[in-house]
Amino acid sequence: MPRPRAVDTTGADTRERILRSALLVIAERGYAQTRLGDVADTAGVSLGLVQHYFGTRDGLLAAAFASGSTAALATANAIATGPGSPRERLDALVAFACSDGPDAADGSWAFWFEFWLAASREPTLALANHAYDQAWQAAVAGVIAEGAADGTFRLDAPAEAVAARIGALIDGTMLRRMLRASGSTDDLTTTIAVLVRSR
Amino acid sequence: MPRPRAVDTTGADTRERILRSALLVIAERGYAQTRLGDVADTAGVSLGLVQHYFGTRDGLLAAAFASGSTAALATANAIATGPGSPRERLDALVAFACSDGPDAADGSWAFWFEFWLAASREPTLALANHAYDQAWQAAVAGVIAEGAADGTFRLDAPAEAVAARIGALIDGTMLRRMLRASGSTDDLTTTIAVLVRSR
Amino acid sequence: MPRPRAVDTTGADTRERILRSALLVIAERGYAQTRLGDVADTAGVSLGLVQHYFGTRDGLLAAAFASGSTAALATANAIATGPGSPRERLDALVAFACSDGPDAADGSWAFWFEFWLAASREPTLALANHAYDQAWQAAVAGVIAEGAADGTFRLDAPAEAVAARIGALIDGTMLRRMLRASGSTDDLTTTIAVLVRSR
Amino acid sequence: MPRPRAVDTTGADTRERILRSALLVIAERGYAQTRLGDVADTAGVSLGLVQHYFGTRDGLLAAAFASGSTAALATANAIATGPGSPRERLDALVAFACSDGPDAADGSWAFWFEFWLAASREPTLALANHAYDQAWQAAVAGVIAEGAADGTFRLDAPAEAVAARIGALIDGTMLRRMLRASGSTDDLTTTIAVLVRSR
DNA sequence: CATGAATGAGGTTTCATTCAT
DNA sequence: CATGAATGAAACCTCATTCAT
Repeated sequence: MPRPRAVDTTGADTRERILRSALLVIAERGYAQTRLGDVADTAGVSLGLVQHYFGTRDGLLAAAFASGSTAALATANAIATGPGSPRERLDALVAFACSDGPDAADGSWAFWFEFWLAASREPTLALANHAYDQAWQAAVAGVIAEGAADGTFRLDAPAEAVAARIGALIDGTMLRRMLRASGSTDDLTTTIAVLVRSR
Repeated sequence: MPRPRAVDTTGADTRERILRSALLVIAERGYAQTRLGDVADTAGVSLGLVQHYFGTRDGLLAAAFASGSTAALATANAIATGPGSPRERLDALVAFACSDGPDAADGSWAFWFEFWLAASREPTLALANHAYDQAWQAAVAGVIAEGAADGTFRLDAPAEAVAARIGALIDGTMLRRMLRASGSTDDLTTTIAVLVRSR
Repeated sequence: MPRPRAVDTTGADTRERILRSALLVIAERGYAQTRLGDVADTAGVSLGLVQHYFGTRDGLLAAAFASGSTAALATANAIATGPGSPRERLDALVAFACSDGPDAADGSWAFWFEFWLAASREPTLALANHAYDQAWQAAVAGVIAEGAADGTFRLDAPAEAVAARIGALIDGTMLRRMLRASGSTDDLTTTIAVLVRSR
Repeated sequence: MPRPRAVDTTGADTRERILRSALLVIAERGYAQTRLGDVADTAGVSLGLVQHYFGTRDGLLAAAFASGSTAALATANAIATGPGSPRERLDALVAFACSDGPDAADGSWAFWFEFWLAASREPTLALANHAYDQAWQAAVAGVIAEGAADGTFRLDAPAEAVAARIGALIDGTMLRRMLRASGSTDDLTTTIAVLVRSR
């Protein structure tokens, strides 16, 4: 028995709401523990409707990853190719990375870790994740290369390698921060400064 | 009338086998996806026996973490307080950390990541994990402090902070390595050298 | 503003297409396994339209049976009351019965068996099926009676009983043929010759 | 919460009960409509136990067929190779075939028809059914051949072909009998007598 | 005439857990 | 110590059906 609706009749809006709910639930309960019912409840729709849009559980989760990563990459690329000095842009990228996501509530990093672990087992997710990772690394490497060219940064390795170091450092730092439910990211900035030997 | 058996099948032995099987299954299928039946099958015992020893699923998983972390810490402490120069011992610790575990088969890092994510939700696991983490950090920080004292390392931050940086870098590097199913750890050594020699 | 369409897409045409699709899907997947979605997909229309025409699933299936049986009976009666000697007409009826249906693709017998089994449980279908069966039997019995009257056939039982024997023989033969996905119907003709000439 | 049990602790007995229940439910509701819950209820066990023994729905249904066919074949072979003249044994075989199964309640033929239709779609069932069918035909053909050898029967075709004719006639007759919920099998005996031209 | 959004009931399956032997 | 029978809860998924546009 369908409830009265306000305006939306296209369904696109509802689809988005379900997707956002999925991101929240994954971050909160974990990828493997994410039940369709939880997502449906969070989105305020019936369980059947989730199936109507995404077919299967895997379909929903994959769509959730695509949705989250697309949004994150858009912001990252905007920062990387935006105005400001290389140092300012690198700082902004790191700050964004540590900000727990673009618009998401707290727990965005939990979402990413969940997905990475899931991707380590499901080839389909791994593929999608690989593309996302490549794009992110390229954005950072580009800024670093610019900084190296204008003398801001002094690198002891190719820009891609330094970007990979920074990426690993960020991931590891956020992982530990999530586990301790505390731990500042202040030292992260200092450490990255060391890695690019900026002055 | 129990007949004499060729191999020792006392309880302790069986218990250990179950525990080892649990580590394997967690690494392979993930913490949340680990079923008692899988562990029983891998260990070659009946499902009922697993519960006879560990009572509940959570009990088994907690015991598995305790077992794995105790073994890892023993090795880490042996290295940290063993012979060799601080640099040699730090290198050995890093090598051990990247070696995918003491006696475990490949996939040991998958096991740790699984546990960390689980610990981010279950307070009991978080507590156990915190103790493990502290001990590991202390071992690394001790070696670094020694190296700083004898002039081997030149730190720009307290030894504990540098140890945390190194820990984060290792975790992040291994996470990415696991996801790409490749990626060398060669650069990791170089990066750590930068971290302990910078000023 | 509806645009003019090339092919006739009036309701009657669409309805027929859905009905034909239903016959195909029933033959392929079985009566109980026939989903409205399959029929809609096969017919190339939306699921909602199928229900627009037939209301409920049972309605569609009943209409499918009516459609199939009407077509088959028309042909059977045309043969039975057509030109030719009784023997020729009997042969033609048998050949038609074994031809897997009037216009249907292969698998027409599968369709009938499905319906018979469904009819053995649903009284409504049973009623419709009974009428169909009576008509078919009457057509055959008529030809046999003619043949008995002119001396072509020598019966050891009433024409209706012999028609029933032949009907059972055909059904059983086709059932076995369907199961083996092979098996000729040559012997069927021989056997029927025995049945109408014995005394 | 397990209920108190009388004696049986092996489970073999329970397994049999589930199997018998499956035969009943298939005959009553149809193969495709057979729900595990119905079988469990009929057998008086929990739904989970059905899974415990047969794993999956298909597993249960296949086991049901195996159970039913094994029992039927045992009886058929006993009759075919037992005492009595060929004519008596052929009559007994036909009577047994029409008796709606060895020990089963009414509706045994419904069970077979259901299985045959299912077998026409699932290759695994088709294989099992083929073996069953072969064995049954061989038993009948053997008796017919004996009767032909001693002059009881006068065949116009090989014993195997005549056995196939009789089999088809029986199947078709029982199918029609099931559909009409009436219809005697008296005429069947007469017709078979015609087919073997016994005197 | 035709579509698609949305729901809910029902069924299979998985899996931890309990208990008797 | 060890096994296996038995249960029940929970989750995913299918699918018919209703309704608004």
